[in-house]
This record gives sequence, structure tokens and C-alpha cells, in this order.
Amino acid sequence: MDMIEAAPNPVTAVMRALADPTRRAVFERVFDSKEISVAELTRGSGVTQGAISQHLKSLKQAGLVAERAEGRNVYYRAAPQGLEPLVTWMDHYGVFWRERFQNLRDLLKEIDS
Amino acid sequence: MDMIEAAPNPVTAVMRALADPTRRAVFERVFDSKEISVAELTRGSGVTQGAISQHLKSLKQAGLVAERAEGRNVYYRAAPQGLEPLVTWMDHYGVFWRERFQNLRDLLKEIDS
DNA sequence: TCCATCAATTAGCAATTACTAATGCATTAG
DNA sequence: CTAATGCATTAGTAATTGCTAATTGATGGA
Repeated sequence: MDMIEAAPNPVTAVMRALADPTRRAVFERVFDSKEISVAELTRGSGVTQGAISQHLKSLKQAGLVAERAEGRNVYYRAAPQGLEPLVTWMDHYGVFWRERFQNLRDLLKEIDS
Repeated sequence: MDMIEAAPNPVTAVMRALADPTRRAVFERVFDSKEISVAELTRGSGVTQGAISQHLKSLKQAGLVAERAEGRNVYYRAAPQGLEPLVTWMDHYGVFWRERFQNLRDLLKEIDS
């Protein structure tokens, strides 16, 4: 068992994990469910159960999901804090505030009227 | 010349473009400069000019940079709107508001005191 | 004019990736 | 107990990726 893994930048890890459409779809489904089993995730995913398990492993390593075993099922749930590196990165590049402040302004205007 | 390219999801395109650390570093440097030439970008990048050009091509295709030719130089600048797909995606998954509202709350508290 | 510089493109390569099929190990059902 | 189910892991694969070295074409300076 080779635990040494030369941890890449968290931003890189998260981006890489979400860059693949299949894997991102898995994350989205996990996110949308409170909890979801591997079998359920496999259904209608278009790939095999093995592939799903592999994607879940990647997502877990990126800190984007967590799991809970129960009986022969393993239930996965999203770990939204895992997205923090992305938020921070984008924040640093100023995208949020510009866009969001506009939204906030609109919101306040609505409340005012 | 093969212009057909089977355009992937914009989110996938942007994520893929930014997932590679070297390429992301290029984007960051372009972003931090108003404009920057390929030669300048190559300096201290650790890779060859050819590699930089390839990365710029990817970034351009993802809508993250734009360029302007002048003489024998080509100056690149960031296209922050290119990040929109990412913002939208994350927004949909609710990350912003939670985090940012907290910040906003802190900010307002500060102003109050 | 001749030479240096800038940048894009190409071929070739090693490494990585996403997948399947198969296997093994638990756990539950009959 | 036996069979079926859920999941992880592995070996093997085809495709993709990121890089270099080299080439080409254009522009600018001496």
C-alpha cells in the first residue's frame, strides 16, 4: 500500500476532479441527494459500477465527497467545503464581487420598492 | 484545416483549461498584467515558448484570454467573462451565497460598531 | 541585405486518464 | 448453507495530454 501521493495544489486537485464531465455529473448527483449509494449512482450513469467507484475515490481524495458504510451499501454525500479552494481562487481573481454586488444591488433595489 | 471540434460543455472547457497548473499559472500571469507578450510569459515559466503558445491556444479556445498582434509580438490579455461558466456552475451549487453572506454579515457588523 | 527575434505549428514521446471486464470480499435474502 | 447483491480494486486498453525540439513565416534592427 503506497500512501505517499505528492499532494498537488488543492485548486489543481478540485479542478482536476471536476473537469471530467462524467465525474462532475457524479458529484452533482451526490450533491442533489442527501445521501446516495453507489448502485443508485451507477444506474443511468452510462458507465460501469467500477468506473463510478473510481470517480468517487477521486472526488473523495479531492475532498468533495464523504461516505458512510451501512451493511453492504456505501452512502455518499457531498462535502461542499471541498469547493472552497475554487471559491478562494476565483475570489482572488475578482470575479465574484463584481458580479454578485450587482445582484445584491438589484436585490436591495427590489426590497426598497 | 479541421475546424470541427465537437464543442464540450463550457464548464468542462473552462475547468479543463484551468486544471493544469502550468496553464493556470499562465492564465494568472496574463490576468495580473494588462497585456503580456508570449516571450515575456515564457520567461521564468519553466517551459518552452512552444508549450506556452499551446497553453495560450487552449485558454483562448476556452474563452479565457484574447490576443492582439502588434508587429512581431502578440499581446495577450485576460477575458474574465470566460470565467462565467464556472461562477454560474458554483452558484447553482450554492457555494457563494452561504460563504459570502457570512462575510457580508461580518462586514455590516463592523460598520455598525 | 542579413541576421536576430517573436510566435505558431508540427511530429514524436512518455505519462496519465477514463474506461471495461473480471475478481474478491462482505453482507443480506431465501 | 447457498445464491445474489453491493462495492472496491486490479490489469489491461485506447485515447488524450503536456512537453520538447525543430521548423516556418513574419517582422524589425544593424
